Amino acid sequence: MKKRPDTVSAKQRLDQMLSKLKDHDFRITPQRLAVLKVLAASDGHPSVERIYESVRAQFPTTSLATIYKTVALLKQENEVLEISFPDGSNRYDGNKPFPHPHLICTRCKKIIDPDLSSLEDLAKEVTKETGFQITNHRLDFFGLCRECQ
Amino acid sequence: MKKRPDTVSAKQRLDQMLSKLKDHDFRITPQRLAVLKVLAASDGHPSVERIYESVRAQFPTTSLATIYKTVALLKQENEVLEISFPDGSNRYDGNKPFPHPHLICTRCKKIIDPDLSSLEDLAKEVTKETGFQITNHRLDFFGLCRECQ
DNA sequence: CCATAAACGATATCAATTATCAATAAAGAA
DNA sequence: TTCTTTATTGATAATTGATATCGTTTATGG
Repeated sequence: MKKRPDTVSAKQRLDQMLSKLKDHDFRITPQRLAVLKVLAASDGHPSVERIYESVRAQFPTTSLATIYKTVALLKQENEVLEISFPDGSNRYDGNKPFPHPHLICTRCKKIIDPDLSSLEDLAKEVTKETGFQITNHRLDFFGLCRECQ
Repeated sequence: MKKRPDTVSAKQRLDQMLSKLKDHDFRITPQRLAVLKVLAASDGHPSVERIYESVRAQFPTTSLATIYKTVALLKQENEVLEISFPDGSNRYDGNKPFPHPHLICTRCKKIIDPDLSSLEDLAKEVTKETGFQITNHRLDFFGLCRECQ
């Protein structure tokens, strides 16, 4: 079984995203490029609002709608993972745009990615038990990080 | 290790909810009772809209706001589990108001509760690895049920 | 049956997201 | 390089699920 590397460099991720968009005949605009850079570089699971601020630092006339549209495009192209919460605060992961577990501190809102060896086994267990054909999953743990305890 | 029974009868659940509300000095109104009954009885993870329809069948003047308020109260009292989705369609589980995995058919929107023996191990693995103090979790599998494949 | 405060119902408000559309600009062709 | 086409942008309106407001109603204990 070949293992996909969990993380690549920001530069590599940016190139991956650019290739995907170019291959699918989407135009590379300065605003889009700025959004891609934020998502490729950041490991902090930024919100749309957070991306908006970063992009505006470089292109002050950028509209919030453009951020939403670009994120939606990346989501559609499977180049970003959307992590949504009940309180309506969506966060995005452009580094690892595939399902993976999250560990969320309910106090400082930090989100980290733990390594969980036994997760694949769970999916298999479910398939065997129910006959479902599983294509996707989401696993979040909530609690207090070491610093906030 | 004592195991909490996963499911109880609708009657039992209704009584549990009623006791909790009475003990905490909340009033039992006909509208609230109707909402409790829907949540205690249904195993289909109903939406607010769905609860609204059921309650209105019996009390046609009931307001949607009342459903929201009652559900929020039950959530606060840990008597209902909220399952929220990116598209804004929240669903509720009054039978098992504690974290448990869900298996969601992306086509017919059915939600079922699989038995997963190895889930507790995962939480322990995370705690050991990261030092997080885990209080809560959410695990959803998405895919196609046997009928929809 | 009364008094009181909780809960109700109708509706206004809110916040996040999506839709609209005229103006702009990316990208390939000439 | 300039031209042409059409996707994309930016400003803003519309939408939607949920929450807040507030006068009226009613559950509950005395």
